[in-house]
Amino acid sequence: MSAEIDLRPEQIVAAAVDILRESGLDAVSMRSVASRLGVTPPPVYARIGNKDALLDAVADHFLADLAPAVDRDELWPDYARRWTGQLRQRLTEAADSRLFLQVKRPAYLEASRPLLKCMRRDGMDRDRAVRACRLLTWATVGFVAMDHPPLDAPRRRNRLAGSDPAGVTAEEVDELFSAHIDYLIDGIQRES
Amino acid sequence: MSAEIDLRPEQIVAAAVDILRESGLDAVSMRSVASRLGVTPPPVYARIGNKDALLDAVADHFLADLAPAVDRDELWPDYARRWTGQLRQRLTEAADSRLFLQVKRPAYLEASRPLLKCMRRDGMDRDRAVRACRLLTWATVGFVAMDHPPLDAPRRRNRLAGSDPAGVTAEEVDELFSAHIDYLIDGIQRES
DNA sequence: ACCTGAACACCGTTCAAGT
DNA sequence: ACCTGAACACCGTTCAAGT
Repeated sequence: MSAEIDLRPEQIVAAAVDILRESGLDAVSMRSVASRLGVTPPPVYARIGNKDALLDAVADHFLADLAPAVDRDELWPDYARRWTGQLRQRLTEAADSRLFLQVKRPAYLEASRPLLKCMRRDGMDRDRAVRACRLLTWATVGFVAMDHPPLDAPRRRNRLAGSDPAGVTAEEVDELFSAHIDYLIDGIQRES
Repeated sequence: MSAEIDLRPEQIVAAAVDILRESGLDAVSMRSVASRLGVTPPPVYARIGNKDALLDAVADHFLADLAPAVDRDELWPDYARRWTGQLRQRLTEAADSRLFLQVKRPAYLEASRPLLKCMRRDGMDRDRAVRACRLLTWATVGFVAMDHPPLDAPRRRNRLAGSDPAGVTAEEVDELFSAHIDYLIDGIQRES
């Protein structure tokens, strides 16, 4: 009689995501994930490899199917605003910058492909489009990293919901992000 | 006979910085720092508090005396380019984004005061200047965080010196940073 | 073949015991 | 008063042992 358990990699990632949502990234350990699945660590290692690989998979989970569809008569600047907004939302959901700074660059590259295609369609040459995507992606990830420092779960301070100790309100942050992206788009357009 | 040891907080921070430079942020532990100072952990706790406080102090170390002097007839856009360049250099020295994303915002606010003053001197109104500083600071920190992900020391991959696996060379990164900052400066100027 | 239990070498942090 | 040694509750990871 085999004691084998139906333990697919997606279930492991899902368990990690659940723990992340409930208790923060610091609560995600090989042991806590295994335990949530009713298993000891070795079976998890057999499926996922190690903790880095698990966190990569969790990050990929948040970036999956990120890009919205391009509207037929939508120019790239408008699409870029929607795309970066979407990326920002996904990263914000992950709620811990350590997770998505550690994600390998190829994942962002993959996610930015529709944006690149939209720029090419509007006549931007390949090098410029690649550079523009890089600029917008880095700016968005960097911005969210700054906006959601990794001091949430472990060192919970006086972070009252809605009021920020540093004196920056959520509206100001939204406005800052929009302005940031608009300035970049303006600059990219002006160079073409 | 007292076994008391001359152990000042600055020495503790210096030891942590040394370990960070030599072996990366993951090698900085309360135990490794204590051990380098020839001491057990409790005396370190007595001086510094805990690990978060130690890392805050290490981050402050890298941001200390950051702002270059403002030249007499230098307009704020030029100074902003120098200031963000300096900030980028300091953050790059720290070499691990986890360190400076975790630094409390007041440290950046302090560092940006000369930039704010320079903008005010050039006639920008207070709200605009505060917003512009925030934009430039966040963009710089975010950019460096993206450029130096925390996968250096622990998970050392095939990161050949000079050649980047993601296909972005150091020159391209420099150019990307300059362009990013220039676009922001242009945008800020255009709104005034 | 695949899981469990236990181990190894680490953490951050605290505390009784020594001097 | 202040340091040491040891402990507690965790890590990531591996491996012999069981079934």
